[in-house]
Amino acid sequence: MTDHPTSDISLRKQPKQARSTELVSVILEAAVQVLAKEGIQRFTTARVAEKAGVSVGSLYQYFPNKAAILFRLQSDEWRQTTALLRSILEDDRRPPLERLRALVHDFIRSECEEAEMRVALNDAAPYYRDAPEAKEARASEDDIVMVFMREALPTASDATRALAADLITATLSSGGKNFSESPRSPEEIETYADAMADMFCAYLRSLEHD
Amino acid sequence: MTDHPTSDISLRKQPKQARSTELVSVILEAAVQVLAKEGIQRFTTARVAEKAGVSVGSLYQYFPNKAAILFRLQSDEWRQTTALLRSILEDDRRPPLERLRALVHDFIRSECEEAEMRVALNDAAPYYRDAPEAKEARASEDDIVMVFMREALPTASDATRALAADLITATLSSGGKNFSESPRSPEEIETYADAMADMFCAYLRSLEHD
Amino acid sequence: MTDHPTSDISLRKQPKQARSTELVSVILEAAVQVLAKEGIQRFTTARVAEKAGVSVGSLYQYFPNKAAILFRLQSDEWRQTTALLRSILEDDRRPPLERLRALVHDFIRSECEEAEMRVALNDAAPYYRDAPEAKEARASEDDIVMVFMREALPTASDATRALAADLITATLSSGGKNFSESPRSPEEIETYADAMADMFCAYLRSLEHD
Amino acid sequence: MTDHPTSDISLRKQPKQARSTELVSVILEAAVQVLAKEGIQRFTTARVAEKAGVSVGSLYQYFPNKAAILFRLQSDEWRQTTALLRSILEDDRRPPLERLRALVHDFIRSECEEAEMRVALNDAAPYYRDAPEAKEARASEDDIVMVFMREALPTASDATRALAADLITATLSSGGKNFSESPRSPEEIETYADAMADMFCAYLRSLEHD
DNA sequence: GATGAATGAGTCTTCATTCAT
DNA sequence: GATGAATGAAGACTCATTCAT
Repeated sequence: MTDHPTSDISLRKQPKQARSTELVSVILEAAVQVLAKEGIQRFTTARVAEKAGVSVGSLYQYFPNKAAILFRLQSDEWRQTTALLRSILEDDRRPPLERLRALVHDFIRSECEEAEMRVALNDAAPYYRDAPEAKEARASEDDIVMVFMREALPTASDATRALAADLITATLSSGGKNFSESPRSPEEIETYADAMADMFCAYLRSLEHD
Repeated sequence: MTDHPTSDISLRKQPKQARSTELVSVILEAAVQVLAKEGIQRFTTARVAEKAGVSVGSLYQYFPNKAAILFRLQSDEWRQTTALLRSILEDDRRPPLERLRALVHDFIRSECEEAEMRVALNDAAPYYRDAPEAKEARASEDDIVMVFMREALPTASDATRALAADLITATLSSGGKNFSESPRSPEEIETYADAMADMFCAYLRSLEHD
Repeated sequence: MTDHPTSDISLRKQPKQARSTELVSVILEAAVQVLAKEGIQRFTTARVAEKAGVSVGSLYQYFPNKAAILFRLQSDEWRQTTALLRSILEDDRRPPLERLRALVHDFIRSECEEAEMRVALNDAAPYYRDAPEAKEARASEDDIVMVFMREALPTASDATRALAADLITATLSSGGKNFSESPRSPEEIETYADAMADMFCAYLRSLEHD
Repeated sequence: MTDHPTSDISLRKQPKQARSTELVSVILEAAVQVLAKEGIQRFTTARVAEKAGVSVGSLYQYFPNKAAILFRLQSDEWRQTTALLRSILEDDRRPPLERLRALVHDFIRSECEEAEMRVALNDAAPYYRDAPEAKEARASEDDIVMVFMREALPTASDATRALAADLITATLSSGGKNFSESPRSPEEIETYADAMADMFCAYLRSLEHD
């Protein structure tokens, strides 16, 4: 694929005043609803503006283009995930593998909660994928996981740890996305999360034995 | 997501004559190229027809709409994957876990080979996702994997096997997709595939011990 | 002024078939009318299409964008002017200065005939000015005038001739444009054309005497 | 062109207070910069206000609309030209044709100095052309030139003088505009100005002989 | 008087699909 | 069966102008 020049995606106006911040929220909430209800194919700036009870003009006062709205939605999700990661993985009162299991459960559960929106947001990837902002966004996650890996795999090499971190992160995120694509009952969720956690634990234990 | 009225997606006419089959192939090959080179955003029927050296009219003679082309591309991929699955997992000359490892390698490798197209095809999901045909397509995969699981987990319950099958299938496919989104060197691919296979094997072994 | 990237402006489809050629004419005629009647500010692709009795889509089948239509209008004008130049200046049955006088008359007259359109077309310059096609278009005029100058100023140096050619060409074209901006009676036109011709003749004669 | 309802263009309030006058200047200077740097297509009230460090609201306090700003820019230019005309043509210490030559040089030179802005201002003509104020603005120029013509053509009829005045004024202004559209070196400027002056002088001399 | 957020009509352009030839 | 011209709804985005604070 050659290149799909994604125009800049950053916020247009720093919401200093309360009013601005509020408006940005209103727009983003409307965007979430439109995305969840209509899907990416019918996600238009006009619809978002209407749902938000704002004029298109106002929308463009705060977001330079459609891609920026979608990217903002996605990066808010990322931020949430990072917070979840941190709050669970850094809690050193519990043994590492227990933390990992807790994380898997929480993560899968939260993926399923807003499943429609996550799927739609994933569909929106072509809009923001090539933006440089998107690349940076995932960096901080890696650090948290690597710190955790040092605890979980104290005897393994850094290379092994990095690989395990990669694999688990990727599996968790893509597996969670994939699982949440179909509607799931709470029991299914717990069962699946347990299975995934089992898999991660078995893997990490096997790495320790080497 | 309430309703995305996905018009029917099935082939418009069974290509009985040789000419027809050939034309369908030409169109599909063109579609693959357009998708890989231009991405879903620039994937238009006009472009596909031009690349195929066919008129738009002809294109619509064989496919009822754009979604049908994309769906066909995807289901061809699925068919290939199923074939890969079968050829490797059913080969009872090798022990199960060795087969699984081989599968992971082959699968990840092939994902990376046509990475651009796979990514683009994934981007196209919104177009075909809601079609009923899409749901059916994956059924046969499950059977193959379940047969394999009976070999790999002879002592486990059927429920355990089904869950493991699900998890591994999902991880393989979504993890592979995710991994192939960035360009990868052959070494990276082997390393990653090994790690994933390690994870699967550790998991399956842990299930046997129960 | 930094740069106003004028997207390519060339025709989209070579009008091979009679139908195409006809449609292009219809669109161009409509464009002329819209331009003359509404001015550049209200010259929109939608209005042109409507006036032409065609859909916007059809319009875009033949012209890649709005600028291309305007450029085509302008270059047709240039072509006409070049033809006028050639037919008059190359006619060696008459003495040079008489030819020049005839040219001035014809040129000013024709400028005044479609004055509204010329003015509007001039207003459209920002749309096509930066296109490379626009630069080339004027080259052939220069050759014709230089050939004429060799006849009119047989004893002058090439540099002198080039300068005179430049000056006269520019004065004729910009002066004509300027003059035709106000509505003019036929008498006014003849008087003015005579004056301008007088000026050119006096100038050329003065150059000969050096 | 039937009707382009050009809203009135006059200043909204006579800037009695010093503050007002100053603000108007600031806005006009910003307007010049925006026009020169961005061209008419990107000349927006928002950009002008921002460059001026003023709110859009304030801008509209002093100018009733965008056209008024552009008109003001143009009429300031005209005022400058009139001043130049007066200062040179009325200087009776030099013979008429020498004055004319000096004028041509100064005029062409000044056209070229702010070429970008002049071109852009010319592009802006559609915005202010139809305003009645625009018609009046050029009257005073004519008087000055007619006075000069009486000196330069003492024996010619008034009609001849008027015609010559018209022709020379028009040629100077439109020829200058045309010439300054391309970037020019100082030498080119002097050469061209000399040629134009030569042409004018030859013309005026020829009228004297009649 | 000053501000600048809000408006929404208006513009260009694309593209899936049809249908006369 | 093949063609590809024609359609026109739909979408992203801009910008002159207003008006509440």
